[in-house]
Amino acid sequence: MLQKRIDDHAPPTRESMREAQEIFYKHLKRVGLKHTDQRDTILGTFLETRDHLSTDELFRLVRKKDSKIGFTTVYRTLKLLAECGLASMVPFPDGMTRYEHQFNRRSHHHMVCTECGASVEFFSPEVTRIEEEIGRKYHFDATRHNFQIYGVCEDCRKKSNRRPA
Amino acid sequence: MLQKRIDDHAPPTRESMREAQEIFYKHLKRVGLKHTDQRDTILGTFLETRDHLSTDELFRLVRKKDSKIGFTTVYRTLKLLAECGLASMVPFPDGMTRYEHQFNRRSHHHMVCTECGASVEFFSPEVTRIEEEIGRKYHFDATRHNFQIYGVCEDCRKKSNRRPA
DNA sequence: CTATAATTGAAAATGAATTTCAATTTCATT
DNA sequence: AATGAAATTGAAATTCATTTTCAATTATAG
Repeated sequence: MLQKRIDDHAPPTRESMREAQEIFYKHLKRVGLKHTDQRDTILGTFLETRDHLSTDELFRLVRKKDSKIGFTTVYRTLKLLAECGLASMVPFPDGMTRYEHQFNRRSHHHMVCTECGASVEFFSPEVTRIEEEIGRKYHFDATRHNFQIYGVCEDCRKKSNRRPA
Repeated sequence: MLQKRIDDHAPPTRESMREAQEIFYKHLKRVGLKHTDQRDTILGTFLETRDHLSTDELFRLVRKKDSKIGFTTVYRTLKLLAECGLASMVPFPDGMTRYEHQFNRRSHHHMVCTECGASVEFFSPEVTRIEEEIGRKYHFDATRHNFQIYGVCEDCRKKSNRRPA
């Protein structure tokens, strides 16, 4: 469904990878969980991605590195990553929950074409400011936000000209 | 899950109800569908709601008015309402798709507590302006947006003080 | 090394969303 | 008002992502 993506997502440096690992394993310690190879592999694979991944999509990538890792483990690890803020859920209009990594990533947002599913990533510092403001106003400890704009992209508008009004 | 809601949603006037019906039935005509009592009842029930409703929640309300209307019909009608812009999907963190009506409703947004699910509705004209701007920039015909801020509400912050850091 | 507790992953369960299909209803045309 | 083609309805079945279960395995503190 996703056809094109415009963003400015840089691949992770070895440095930032280590940092992310540290965050993850501190989180595991904190909640009394253990360090495993599977979790390492899954975190590494996840950080290398650029796209918004469903659990299944990440599972397929992970399997390339270690075919013995099961879907369930990927699923559970993704939840752990979300818990410690390294990943966040993005609700997609196709009804599938996808995750993206949030580490070393400035706040960003998506414009999604409701016809073809193409998504464009954009950045608006104002939105982050609004998050803070609204949080203050309602006494919420605001941690994150979703902002998606839906519309019809240029290509799809052109295509739908065949269909008369 | 939803415990409290703060908004300023006025009940629909007879006038606006009629207008919404007109929009709906024009849409049906356009795509070659028919006018039925069930669809009338479902639209009416939907417009009277204040909350974000899952299909099942709306189904329960509809059933009070006409116990013979089935879940499937509510489900399908809700899709039709979304098609013609009278309803829109709001993805909730509990993974359930909910709908809210968009008719005569100024653009609004939600702040959701990730602990208790409480939601506060807020307005930010800036967000609408951003939608327009971004649409122009990427040549999208922007039709709507979702904006949710997630965080922890005051009550839940107090409660979680029992749990030491 | 041992004991304890967490992890793993295949399989089963769950549950919302969607489709199927036979009976019923709508509505444009007589 | 009657006709018939096409859409609608709703119960049941299906689909499919997500989540849970559980027995075997593995990590780690002592």
